Amino acid sequence: MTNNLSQTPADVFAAVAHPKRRQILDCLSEGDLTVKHLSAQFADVSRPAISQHLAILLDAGLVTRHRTGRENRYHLEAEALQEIEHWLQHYRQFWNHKLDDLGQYLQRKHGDAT
Amino acid sequence: MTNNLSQTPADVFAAVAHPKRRQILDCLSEGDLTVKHLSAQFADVSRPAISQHLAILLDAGLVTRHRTGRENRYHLEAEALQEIEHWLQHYRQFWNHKLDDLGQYLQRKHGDAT
DNA sequence: TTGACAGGTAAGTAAAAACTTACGTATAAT
DNA sequence: ATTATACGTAAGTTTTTACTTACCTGTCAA
Repeated sequence: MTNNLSQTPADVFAAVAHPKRRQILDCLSEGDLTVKHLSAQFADVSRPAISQHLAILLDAGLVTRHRTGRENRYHLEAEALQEIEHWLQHYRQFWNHKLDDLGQYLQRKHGDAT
Repeated sequence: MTNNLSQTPADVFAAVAHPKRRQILDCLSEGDLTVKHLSAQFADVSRPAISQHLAILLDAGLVTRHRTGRENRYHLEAEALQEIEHWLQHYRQFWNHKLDDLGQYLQRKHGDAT
């Protein structure tokens, strides 16, 4: 069940929920890395665990992998994060409103003019 | 353990990972709601389950609750989502770059001028 | 070829999540 | 007062997640 051939990508939100997977993405944002290199970053977890996290990120479309010889380089596919971006879009208005309110409040407080 | 008095808020990413909790947030984005009203939206899950989801959202700072009489109205605190917003910030450059590249490509392709 | 790497994956385990039902407590309505 | 409503929470169960070790295959290097 680690292999997702279905057209519907696994949940990006769930993929990103785990702190270690976010760390992996952070690492990959500085360049492609092999599993070896990645798991070297995480002393507290075994290599297979990293492989499994990568499989989840793969299913979510957040990374791709490219075999070169006996190595497997993982590459960040940041566009997949746009699903989250779009979801957030709906909520942005709320904190923007609050900022507006604050702005107005401050303007009213210290003498305004104009 | 459903009550988080610690200063560090529970993980917003984890809170938002569950589809049902995202649905709850969606509902609340249209106005404050009681547990009753909320759980009416989700026929497939019991009211206590909703209560528990709300507790998680509460711990993550994504909602607040206000008791009025015997009702408990839950209110969206969208600002908490800015943690995700900020995290995304680092990744936005990647898809922006790609868009730039595409732009340049298209410009080079169809005669350019200017 | 033989051996050392790189890394996926299976099988099993432990811990965490997501539910359920049952119950308790505070308010409101009769 | 008594009953009904709104809701949190405890306890127990099932499902899912995260991890481990063990193993297998493909590649490079001697």
